[in-house]
Amino acid sequence: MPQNATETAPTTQLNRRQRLILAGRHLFAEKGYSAAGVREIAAEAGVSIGLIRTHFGSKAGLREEIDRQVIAQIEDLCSRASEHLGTEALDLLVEDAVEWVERERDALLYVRAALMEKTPGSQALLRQLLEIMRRFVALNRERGLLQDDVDEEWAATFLVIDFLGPAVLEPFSEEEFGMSMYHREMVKRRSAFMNRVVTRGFMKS
Amino acid sequence: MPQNATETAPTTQLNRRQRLILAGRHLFAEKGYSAAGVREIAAEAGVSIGLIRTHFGSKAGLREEIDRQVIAQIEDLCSRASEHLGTEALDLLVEDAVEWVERERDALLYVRAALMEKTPGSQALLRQLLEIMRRFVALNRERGLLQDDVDEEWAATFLVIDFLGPAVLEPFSEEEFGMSMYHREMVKRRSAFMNRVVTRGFMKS
DNA sequence: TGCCCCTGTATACGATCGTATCGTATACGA
DNA sequence: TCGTATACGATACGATCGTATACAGGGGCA
Repeated sequence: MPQNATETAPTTQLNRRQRLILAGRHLFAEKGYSAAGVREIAAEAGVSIGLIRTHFGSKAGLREEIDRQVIAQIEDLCSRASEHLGTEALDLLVEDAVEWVERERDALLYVRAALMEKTPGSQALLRQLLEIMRRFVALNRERGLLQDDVDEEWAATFLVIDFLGPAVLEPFSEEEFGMSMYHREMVKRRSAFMNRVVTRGFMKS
Repeated sequence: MPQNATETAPTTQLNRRQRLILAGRHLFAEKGYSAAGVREIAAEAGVSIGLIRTHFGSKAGLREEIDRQVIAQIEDLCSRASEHLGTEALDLLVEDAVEWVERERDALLYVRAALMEKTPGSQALLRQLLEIMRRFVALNRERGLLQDDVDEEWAATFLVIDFLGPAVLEPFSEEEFGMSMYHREMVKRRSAFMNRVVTRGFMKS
């Protein structure tokens, strides 16, 4: 039977499994894969160590499952923006990304941490981001929204870097900028700046 | 007496110490701080484990020394570009960065790895990059090379992200782009694209 | 009722971690 | 030439790592 979705989840299988995933995602994101131990993960999830083996086979299996879920979230995140064009689509992407980060901060920090270790999962994650940005650039070119003679492959890479950049800086953001990279005010300024850059640049030639 | 600076260094203290630093930098960069073991580092350096304690007190002490050396290299790297203005300075920075990466590839990958873990060293590293870019932006504003109403803080952050971006993608670059991010051809295309972006953008408004 | 998966916990195991200790070799000043 | 400080390696130690095993409750079905 389905249980209600309260936070203090009881003892059903799905809940414990999902709690392990969330705890693993949190600790992998915070300390890195190697530094996060299975006992620590199990403790944070409030279950015993053996469950990791039961559900995921091993610590690596847990990571693979986390990778799958996070990749699905990214796909989801970009779905709305991918139906639009030009800077409007970028605005939508930023908007959805902010909402996503506020809702699932650990997922973002997990993406960040995953990219630091070259695993099949992280490779898939990056490839997905690249594909999304390539499609975006191609679509804009077709609609005549790209300037002439643009290196499209680098434009897509540029967008990926720009998407990941704030995530990379996020752990240092509080000290360096006084607030999170995903704070509303920060996002607004950054969004304005990036819109300006992609359409006009910021330096005189 | 000073010994000659041949590669196959003998048994003097400085050489072994420096070999440990290089081995640590390499393995920390490749596997991350936690995953790289002291035995592995000592083996790669060709010395015994105890030397890490002798010279650096602990594994963490070794990392701190590596941080210091890498930060000094970054400072050095940016010194030439910081004497110039506009896109010319950016070109110089790219040029010097490429030369540096070819000469000290491990150092770049170490920067990348260091930023993934929030340590005093990585914080200092990021702060240094930010300061360099802030000075660059301010200098260009004073000389009238900035467009009007530019958010200078975000411009500096943008430049940092853009500096770090290729390093973040580097481990995936061979698979995704067929060559290193710091391959001459890659650098040339990227440099051209970025010069265009900062002066004109790439999308129509 | 008896059997059996399934989910789950507790605990044991071998390996490896970073660090500490100790013996020896070497270099240098008196 | 001796004395001492330092450089260095071999090895031991306690902790913790990820994984494997043994066993307990609890529905579903014959």
